[in-house]
Amino acid sequence: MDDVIGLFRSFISQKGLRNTPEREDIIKVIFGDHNHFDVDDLYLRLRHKNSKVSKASIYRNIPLIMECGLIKEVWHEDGHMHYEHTYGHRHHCHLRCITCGKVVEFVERDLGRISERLGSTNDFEIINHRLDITGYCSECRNEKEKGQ
Amino acid sequence: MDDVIGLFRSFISQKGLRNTPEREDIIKVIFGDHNHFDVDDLYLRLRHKNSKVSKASIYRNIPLIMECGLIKEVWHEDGHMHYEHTYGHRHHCHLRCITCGKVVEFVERDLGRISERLGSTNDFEIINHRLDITGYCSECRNEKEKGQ
DNA sequence: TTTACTGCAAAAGGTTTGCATGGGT
DNA sequence: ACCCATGCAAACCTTTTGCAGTAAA
Repeated sequence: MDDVIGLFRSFISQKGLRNTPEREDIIKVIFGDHNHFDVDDLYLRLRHKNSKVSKASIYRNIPLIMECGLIKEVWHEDGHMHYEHTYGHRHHCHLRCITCGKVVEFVERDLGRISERLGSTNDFEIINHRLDITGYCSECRNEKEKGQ
Repeated sequence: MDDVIGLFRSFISQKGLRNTPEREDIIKVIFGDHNHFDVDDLYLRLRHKNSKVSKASIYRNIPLIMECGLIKEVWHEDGHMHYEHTYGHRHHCHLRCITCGKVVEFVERDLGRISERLGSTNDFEIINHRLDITGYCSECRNEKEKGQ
């Protein structure tokens, strides 16, 4: 945890910006566990910890935390963006259940190669790739069959 | 074009719903070219053709057209969803420029296998996979370097 | 002392919904 | 005749922004 805070503090200083308790609170909440999150999650967890950072501040800081390479956007669902840690996690992709939202993460070695190849073929500098596979998990499939 | 209209008409009838001129106009505009689109595109193109279908109707019909298997969501960008044809296009993925939005489509044979394998490993019934690769195209890279 | 950061409230932009009217079947 | 579909406008939700006060450097 201290390492993430340190990284972000350096990043902020280096950009000539200011380290504030609100920024530290946000980082602490984000890296308090290893799960995917969204803005509302963060807001509620902050209030739980009696930190009353506003949503505006969360929204204003997320781009900085992304730029710092600590988190990234993963998917847009239910009308809002979802994020996950980049720091401390090797690059991975997601298999998601359409019904219950269950997420299975997986590392797919070949994908890096595929995107590099596509990058050079099309003269793109590749920044990111995102493979998002959706379907029905076994439990939801059972539910569906029962329902019919 | 007639085939898509026919498919959608049957789909609508089969569901006990009603075929209306508005629905036909929407299908015609969507399949008037082969490009990606968003709701605003459709709305403007409809008004250009002097069809005054409301946005509400577009929003209400898109889920049906998706359910019919003619289109699907591809990515969320600039605050709104973007769609593309499913009908008449083999499954493909996208390489997109972060700066100018240029899109290169590609068919990646191995991906189907990868997602099937992941599906059986995790006992998921796979419905879709979406590989979205982002980066900077050569033109935007040149612009960036000039700017520095 | 300077000026970035914060909270608040309002605004903005996409999408959904309630309602009365119109039109498929 | 039934009731689904439409247009309109309002509502809703997420995200952004203007502003005045606060605090990091």
